[in-house]
Parts: sequence; C-alpha cells; structure tokens
Amino acid sequence: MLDIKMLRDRPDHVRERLATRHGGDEARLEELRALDERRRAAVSEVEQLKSQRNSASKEIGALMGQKKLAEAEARKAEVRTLGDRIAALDRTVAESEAARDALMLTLPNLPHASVALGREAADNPEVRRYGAPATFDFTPRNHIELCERLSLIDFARGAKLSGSGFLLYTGWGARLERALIQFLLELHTTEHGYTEVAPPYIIGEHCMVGVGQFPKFKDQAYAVQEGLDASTMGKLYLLPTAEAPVANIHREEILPAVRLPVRYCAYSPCFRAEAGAAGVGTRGMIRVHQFDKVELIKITTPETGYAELEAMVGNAERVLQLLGLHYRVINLCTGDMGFASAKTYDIEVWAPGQGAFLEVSSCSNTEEFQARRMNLRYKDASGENRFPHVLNGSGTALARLFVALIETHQQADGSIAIPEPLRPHLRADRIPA
RNA sequence: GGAAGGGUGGCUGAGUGGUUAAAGGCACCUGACUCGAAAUCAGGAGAUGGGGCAACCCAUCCGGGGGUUCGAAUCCCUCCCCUUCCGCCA
Repeated sequence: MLDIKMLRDRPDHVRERLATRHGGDEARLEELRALDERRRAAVSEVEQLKSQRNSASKEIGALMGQKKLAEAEARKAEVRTLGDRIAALDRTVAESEAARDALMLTLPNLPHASVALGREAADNPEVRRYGAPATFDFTPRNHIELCERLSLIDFARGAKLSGSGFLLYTGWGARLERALIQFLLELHTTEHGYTEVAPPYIIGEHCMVGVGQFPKFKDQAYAVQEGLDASTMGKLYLLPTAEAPVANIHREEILPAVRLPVRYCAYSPCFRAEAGAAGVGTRGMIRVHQFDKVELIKITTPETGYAELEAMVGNAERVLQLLGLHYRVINLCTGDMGFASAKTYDIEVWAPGQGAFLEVSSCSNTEEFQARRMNLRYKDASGENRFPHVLNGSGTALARLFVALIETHQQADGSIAIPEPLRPHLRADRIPA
C-alpha cells in the first residue's frame, strides 16, 4: 500500500511512477483523491461535533451530581439532536474510508528510481552471468526423458492422482528433492544467517492481502473450505509461496530497532492454480500446480533495505554456484515487476535440455509497501514508529532447480552426477542409471 | 462438536455507566543523591488520525463489529481468539 500522504502531497509523482508499470491507474487515482477529500471533510466536521457532545456530557454528569435534574434533562435534549448528525457523519466517514482503502489495496508499488523503464520481459537488463552452458560429448536428454528412464518422477500417476500439473516423485527422485530441501535450509541457516521457520501451509486471507497477493491475484490461489461448509469459504488459502505466512509473522507488531534486520528462511510447498496458463509449457515440471521452495524473508530499516537485497540475491546465487549450475541475474524492468515490489532481481538457471534459462529465484524489496498493508512497524532510535523494508526472495524454487540439476549433470551412461555439496544430504555421489 | 472461564497499556493486574488514557506492581526514560553503579526519592512516558511555527489542542482506541444512552472498558447482541474439561481423531 502506498502512503496516502504521498498521494495527497505529490499526486503527479505517484501518477508518473505508476505509469511506468502498466498505466491505467488514472481513473482510480482521481476517484481516490475524491474519496479521500470526502472522508477528510466529514472527519473534521464530526470531530468538532463530538467535541461539543463530550463537553456537554461532562456538564450533564456534573449537574446530576448536584441533583439539578431538571437542568440535566434539558441539556440531554439538546445534545440528543447532535447525536443524529454525528451518526450520519460517522457513516459517511466509514463508507468513504472503506472505499478509499479498498482502492488503495489495488494500487501497485512505485518502482525504485534505479529500475529500468520497460514494458515487458524483453526489456529486462541482464546484470551478470555465472559459468557457462554445459557441453556434452553425447546427445543429452531433457528432464522428462531422464525422469522417466531413472524413475525419478511418475508423471502419469501424478496426473492420475490429482490431475495434470501434479508430480509424483519416486525413488531417487523423491530422495533428491528431499536432499535439495535439506541442502538449501542448511546453507541459509548455517552460512547466511537466516533463522529457520516452518509455517502453516494454509494461510488466512488477511495475510494474503498483507503481502499483496490479494485482492489482485485471488484467482491464482487455491481456496479451501471446511468439508462442505460453504460459509468457511474464502477465509483460508493454500500457500502460493512461504512469503505469505513468513513475511506476516510480525504483522501488527512494533519491533524494537535492535531486532533488525530480521532474517527468516522457510521451506514450504507452493500451490498455484495457474488459471489461464493451461497449455503453456504444461508438459514436464517447468510449470506445475504444486512445487517446493525455500523462501528467504528480511525485515530491515529503510537505510539498509537495498544492501540487504543485494546480499539476498548473493545468498540465492550461492545455491547455484555450489551446485555447479550456469545462471544469469536480471533486473526486472518497471513493466515486468510484481505488484508489491519496488525492485526485483530474477535469477535464471540454464537448463540444457530446454536450451533456455529458467527462473528459479525472484528477490524483491517491497520497501514499505507490504509493511503498510500488514501494519508492521519498528521503533527507531529516536523512539519514532516507522515502517521497515520487507524483502522476499526464493532461495530457491525446487522443481526447476531439479530440472537444471539433472539436465546439467547427466552422464553418457545415463546416470546423474551429484555435485559435491549435495552428496552428504543424498548420501550418494550419483543417481545410478 | 459439548461445557465452563477468559481477552484491559511493553509485561502483570485493578476497574462493572460520569475528570478513567485508565489504580497498583514490573520493566523503561529523565533528574536528585553517588567517584560511579545499586538502592532510595521526585518526575516522565501509549497508539492512530487531524490542527498549529511551536508550547500545545481536538477526535478515536480497553479482542473485532453492531446496539442502548446525553455519556460505555463498564449494559445488550454478534463474530473472532485463548485456556481448562468432555467427546471424536492423525
């Protein structure tokens, strides 16, 4: 959520910055301005009336104490007429405020000044590359062939169980997935200074609003209800990402400055309806309805937010470096950034079998945007309550990492070589053919 | 699902219609005392929104929402959450 004060004081700035995304906010900004003014006018009038009523009520109390009952009754009658106007104005305030806030929740974050202007993915500047594409002296297979030959994933039975887009990991595939999760959590907790948390996998609607998933992306989430009780529908959702619970851990709190930065990492499965994406890359495990991910979350002061973002990207890159994978880091342009983000780096890993880079991590600083939605604050050195920067990043997504790993490290004999740092967790140095 | 008891400021804990932002205690800040600290004494200190150059002023907030009343932490309705016991269950 943007700062309503900035909308009042610098409307042109807000309009310009929002226009660098996808535009189309003009009408909403104008409506917002009108609602805000209506609310403020009503607030100042009703407060004045309430002030009158408060002092009158005190007088009535005093009169009754002195047993001047007739006078008290006369005053009561006067004040009663104030009550009706107050009630009407209170309704105006509540309505305009609710409408204003609902509108505020639909506006995306403003891009940071350093973000490149652009409309789409093609406009994203590349920041750096690591390594080189794997080369093979045999004909390499793609991950679908590898998974089938080595019985890592049973695509047909996964679909039989839950429909297309759901994976059944089997044997070495299940073990590799589990080893990767363990490897990632160990790395971030022991070497990168994150505190591990294990969140619920079903999350309240208010937390989805808090991170900016809702209201805009409601159609992308799986809603759950209790049994056949439709009245419970719309309150709880399967996680699209662990960001939803973890970023909300301290919602509605005021953290002492000495506790910052807060750094959490969490493993969770992620559930995405991918509505409207049917048929697009549905084969294999590139785009699925459920995948595993280790998420990184930071809560920092505004002063250190961007330094922490750079560090977070480095933490995610380290994963790929240790696994011997080729990747590139790109900086999303204004038109390609997520709703809540002020600045985002994507990390894309090279998948030889696809001949393409696959997004495995997206690291963003949402600045105060999510903190405002969550009413998360911290108390700075001077005792002032301020909104912290809230950052999130994948460290990393698993299904695509799995793809890149097996496609990159496949051997001529059909086996998969396991990179050194992963071996203790898999308790093997290769997946046999 | 059934029964009972609870949700008050950073914590603890009073308050059951009228100077109550809310006693007392703990923690915190300032000052005095001290070489310094502890102890003691005195004082201060909540949040949100709005107004003012400022000292300050106004409104709202005692789990959420609604109602009764001139006036609600206090009475009524409703929802949420927590604790204990019973039932069921991984």
